[in-house]
Amino acid sequence: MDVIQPSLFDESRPYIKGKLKYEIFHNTDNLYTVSKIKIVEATEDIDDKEMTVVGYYPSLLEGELYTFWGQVKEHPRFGRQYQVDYFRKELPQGREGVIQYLSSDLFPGIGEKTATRIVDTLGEKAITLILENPDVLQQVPRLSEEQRQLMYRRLLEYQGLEQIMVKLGEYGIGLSLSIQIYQTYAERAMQVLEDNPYQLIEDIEGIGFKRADAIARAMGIRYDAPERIRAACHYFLWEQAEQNGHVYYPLELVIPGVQKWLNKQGEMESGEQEIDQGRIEQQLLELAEEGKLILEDDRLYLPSLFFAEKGFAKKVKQLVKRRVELPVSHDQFLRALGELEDRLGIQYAESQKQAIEQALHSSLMILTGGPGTGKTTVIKGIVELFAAIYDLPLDPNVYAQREEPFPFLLVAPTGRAAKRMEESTGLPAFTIHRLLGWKGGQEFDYSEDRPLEGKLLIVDETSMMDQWLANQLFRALPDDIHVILVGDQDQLPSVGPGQVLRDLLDSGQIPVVELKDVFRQAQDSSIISLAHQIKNGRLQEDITQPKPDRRFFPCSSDQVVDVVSRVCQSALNKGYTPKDIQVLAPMYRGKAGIDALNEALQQTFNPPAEHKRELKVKDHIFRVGDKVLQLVNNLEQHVFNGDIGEVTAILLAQETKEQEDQLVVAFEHKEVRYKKSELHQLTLAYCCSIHKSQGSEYPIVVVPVVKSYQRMLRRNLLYTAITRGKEYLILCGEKDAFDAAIDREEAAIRYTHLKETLQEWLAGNHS
DNA sequence: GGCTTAGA
Repeated sequence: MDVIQPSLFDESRPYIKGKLKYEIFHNTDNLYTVSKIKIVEATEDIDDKEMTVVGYYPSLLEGELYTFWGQVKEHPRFGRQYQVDYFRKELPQGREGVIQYLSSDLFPGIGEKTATRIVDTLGEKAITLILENPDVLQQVPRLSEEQRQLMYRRLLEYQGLEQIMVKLGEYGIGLSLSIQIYQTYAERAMQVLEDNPYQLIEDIEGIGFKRADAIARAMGIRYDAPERIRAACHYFLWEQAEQNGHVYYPLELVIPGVQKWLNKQGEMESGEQEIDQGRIEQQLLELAEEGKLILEDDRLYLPSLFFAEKGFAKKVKQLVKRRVELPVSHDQFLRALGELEDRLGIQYAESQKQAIEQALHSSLMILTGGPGTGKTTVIKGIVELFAAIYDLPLDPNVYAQREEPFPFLLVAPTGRAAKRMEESTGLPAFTIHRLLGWKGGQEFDYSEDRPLEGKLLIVDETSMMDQWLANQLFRALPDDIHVILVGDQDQLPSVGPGQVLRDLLDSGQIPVVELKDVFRQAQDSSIISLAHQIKNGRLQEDITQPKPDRRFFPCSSDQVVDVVSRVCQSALNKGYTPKDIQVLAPMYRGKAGIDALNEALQQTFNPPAEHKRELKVKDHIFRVGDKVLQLVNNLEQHVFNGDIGEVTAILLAQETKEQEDQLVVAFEHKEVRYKKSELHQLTLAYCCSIHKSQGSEYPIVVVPVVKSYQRMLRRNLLYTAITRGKEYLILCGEKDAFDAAIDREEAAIRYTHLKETLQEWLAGNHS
């Protein structure tokens, strides 16, 4: 068996070997599994007798021996456990072990006598020998053909990985992919593959139609096999949704698109014919009939997106149809608003007052407006007045004491935007996922079966909410809730399919308040005028010309890191603090990517010094004084995705009671310690993604725009980035790239039917 | 290729 690459299971890596006692938890969707293991052998730092083993692996066989590679983790609730990277099943050891194994229930029809005979004939290495060449079983006396076959088949199944790897190798599947396949299907891997190799597309990330097709063809699947055509249809739609944001795709465009995929030149074997459009259409219609795709008129949907669009529209209709009786008169409202203004020491503009009043009157309303028009201020006003009018305290502690749910639900699609909302309202705000209690896969705690409790829901940065998530949120809403959607359709669209905010606005069926007056920047700000030009897709000036509040530094991709660093240095020299300056880029990877920029900017903002401690993690360094961003929610420590803090101390292993290097970060209201093993939760925050920045604003923003960002460059990306700047905007990069970004409009071609559905269901006035 | 993300 020297076919197996030994590098896969590097014996020098920490491992534990043990027998499965029982399974504690197993999620069939994503294979998140928790099991109890009786340890037989382990690397030196582990002397436990038993261990809880956690990770993504299939259900294992009780009583069988496995080796797990990974590391020990401390779970705040469940204590010490082993986090698995990968695992393999061990062959039974010793004469007795092998006999016991072969005579177990796993091999029906093989009893102890037969098992003993096998081991007597083939020796202790019987299993390996059989797996290498099943013909050796013929040497064993009185073993029927049937028993021999069963033996070999079962062994293949149970001793999975090695064998599967060899087989997969024959189909041109490499090592890392083989592991993924094995981790997903375990012993069933070969079975799944033989039944339908295209199943890999759905189950394994990183396998698309092309890879699965190559495997399928290597396995001898015919060029015109129905499953090949069906897989192409399904995956074509999926890709349109995933990559281009389409909720449906027109049937007449699906057919030629799929045909192109199927008829790749040079891949046809002799005697095989091109697949014509008729055959594709036939398979599409069959898929639609079986409910695997949905065809409405000439619109072809993936079922999940069809139901998301319709379900969302239905709930919107319900909300819009509901009448709201405000318990106070217009005069009483104005009085309450006046009191609020006094209390906050602010003065609402007329348009803002109207927005607040309209919001209180609506069961569903959209609040929209460009950057700096005061949407945030209005959100605060809506919450405060809603509380005043319905006599609801705004202090979460009051509800906690009464064991009642907090009636104000504030959410946003990104952690950073939720954080901003929390800061501006002084109330708890969450990501949509967190509010809904995400459970992994496509499951949430809350749905129509268990609705959220609340009186007022405000969604900020709604433009980034995709169709599927919008439906998940809306289906979980109680009937009597007020919903305010806040957003700017010219900013970033959702990563996922759909253009929910735009469709809602365009439908004309939902009350909208648009804020137009700009308060943030001075009216004559050249940032705002540039933003308008970008929004309209026409640049009317030479952007390379300096303005009092704006500069453009030409440079290439290779120079971006250098130029950005120098720009930041000169801002620092002028007296701005690191907090005032934010660099924004669209993507992480590459020479001009966020990661590279952060690394360089660390030198500028927080250079090494003798007294400053550093902690090296993998290939980057954290240093005392660094500005850092929390990337995931950490409920135990009460820090959340989007929180920004500063490294205040680094403790060496010998100084801590856990004997592990630690990093201390000061967030706004608390200090958090990170063990070295937890540092993946943090990243440097000198430069952050434009997506994350939506909703935030900074005195100075520095935005590199170069051709290497091409994939991401879009009009609304640029618009979002530059409108983050309050006082000063620095662009650097290639003018061509800048122009190209403006020319590339995103949402023009997202196929969605939400607008029309709403118009049909609501305008027709049939209730 | 940008976003979200807990589980016994």
